[in-house]
Amino acid sequence: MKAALTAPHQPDELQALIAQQYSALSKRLRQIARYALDNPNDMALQTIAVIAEQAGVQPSALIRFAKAFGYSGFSEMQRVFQTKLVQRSNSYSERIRLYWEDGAEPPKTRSTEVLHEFTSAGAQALEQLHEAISAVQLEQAVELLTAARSVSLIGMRRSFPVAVYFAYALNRINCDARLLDNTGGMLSQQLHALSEQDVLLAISFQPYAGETADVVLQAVERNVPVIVLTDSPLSPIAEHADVCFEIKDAEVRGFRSLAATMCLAQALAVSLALRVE
Amino acid sequence: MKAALTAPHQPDELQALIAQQYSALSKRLRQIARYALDNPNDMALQTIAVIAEQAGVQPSALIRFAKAFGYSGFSEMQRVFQTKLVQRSNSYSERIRLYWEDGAEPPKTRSTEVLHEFTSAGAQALEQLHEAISAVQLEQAVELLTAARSVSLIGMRRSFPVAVYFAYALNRINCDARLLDNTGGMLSQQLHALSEQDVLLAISFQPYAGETADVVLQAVERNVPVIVLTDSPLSPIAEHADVCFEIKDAEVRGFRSLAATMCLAQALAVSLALRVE
DNA sequence: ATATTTATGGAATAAATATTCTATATTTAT
DNA sequence: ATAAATATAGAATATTTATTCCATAAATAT
Repeated sequence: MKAALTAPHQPDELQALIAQQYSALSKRLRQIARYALDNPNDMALQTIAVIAEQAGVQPSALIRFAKAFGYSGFSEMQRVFQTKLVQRSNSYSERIRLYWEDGAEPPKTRSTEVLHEFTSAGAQALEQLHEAISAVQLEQAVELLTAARSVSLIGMRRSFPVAVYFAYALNRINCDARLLDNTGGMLSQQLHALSEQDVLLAISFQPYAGETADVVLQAVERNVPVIVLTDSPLSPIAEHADVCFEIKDAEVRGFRSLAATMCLAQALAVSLALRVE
Repeated sequence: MKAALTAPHQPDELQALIAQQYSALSKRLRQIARYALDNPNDMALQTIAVIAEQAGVQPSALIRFAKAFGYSGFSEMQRVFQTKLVQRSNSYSERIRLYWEDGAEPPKTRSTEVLHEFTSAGAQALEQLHEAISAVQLEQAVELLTAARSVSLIGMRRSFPVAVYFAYALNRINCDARLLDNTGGMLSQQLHALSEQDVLLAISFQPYAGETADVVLQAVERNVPVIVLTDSPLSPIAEHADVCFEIKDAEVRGFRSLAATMCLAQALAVSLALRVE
């Protein structure tokens, strides 16, 4: 058989190509094609020897198979199967790595390309947010917020715009939201007024601001319920949270996006509004 | 450090154990713990050498890490990370299957539904942003910003968080950004200092805030270049802009998302940084 | 301050894994 | 039916990848 000129880098394309070429393949290669379509996970994760055994063929047949579809060898094809596993998932690094390897021009300077990087990374972060956040967490958070007399918000630096937006959104739905912005150094006074009947909503990402952690600690001491938006279970404020949302926002060129975080803020506010009404 | 007696076979257990043991680990091992929790996909798919490189440690450290958690070596631990990927992809396809069969996914609460609406609307808005913004506009805006001595930012209510974020991002790239937040009613004084060598960046969406329009008018009178982020060419500030970005952000349940606007802000800031450097 | 324990980096080694190669089998064309 | 072309199995080899080991560095206890 002659080698196909194509060598898809997208799992879906490869899958389609295998199905399409199926009848043109030799007996052994058809056997492999069937196995590959039925067990894409094994194709992604197992060694050539294991796959060969399970599919009932020789290892070399798998290499012939890969070459028939235009790859340099089995390993190259396997990477495509791996992306399938990753695509629904949360690591940008793998995707970015493949993106560059796919022959896309390296560092881009033109603004449209920067914009494109941000929009696609943002879209992906949103997609992953939707999968990562559990209904239980959301319900708990909304529950706490519903019961709260007032909601205090804290977020420093990059997290500050999120806190600002949160305050705006909560106020819009007639919720008593207080932004702890430390204007005039009144932070400790504002804190002092917090009680068990209130809620503290803290937002903090790497590099975690010390002030935010301090505020959370003080709130915990005073038995104030705490909702946390952060990026890792290792975050200094995660352990003290009553409800902790772990958000993996996209990072592009050293700038971490806020798309997912803002989106969650919005969803929380609207959920609260629906609950209260 | 002594080896933990445990050696979880379930990804979730492993993740929890890593987070729990974190503070008891040595410096290098903590570094790896962090990387592992942040990039579980890489842990599942990459070779020891690649992971070591990305995490900034020696390959042998990864093996010590695996052994510290009771595994015989790195490979054994990696299999647990791989399980996670497989489980994930199974549950995803399972959900899809159920979706088509039942017409709806089972575990849907009001909040998850709302979240879903926001994530998908946001993703769509990002996609459309990428198509709607022209290279010319971006270049012009970056041009103006590059030339500017300082950048003043104004945005009210819903636009305020964007202005706040913009100010943060611009400051991070060593650009002199001034947020016109009208603290202490000093807005007119701040305005007075604006000259032709500066830039005003105004953000305004329906219902357009009067203050923003006023500020833009005063800036125009004084020949200050103006960049505008708004939602319609009919916006009261659009006509006075030197560069006007028209952003159609998603609206869900009466709440307009900020995903696209924030994304553009970020892209502008990074483009500026690249240009300046 | 000094000794003792523990952790680390990096080269050396072992193990595994992929790939190539060739004699043999199978298919296809005449 | 025979020759030519193509595909296959399986061993041999090359390559990649994981692991071990030890000298050195850092931390901890004395």
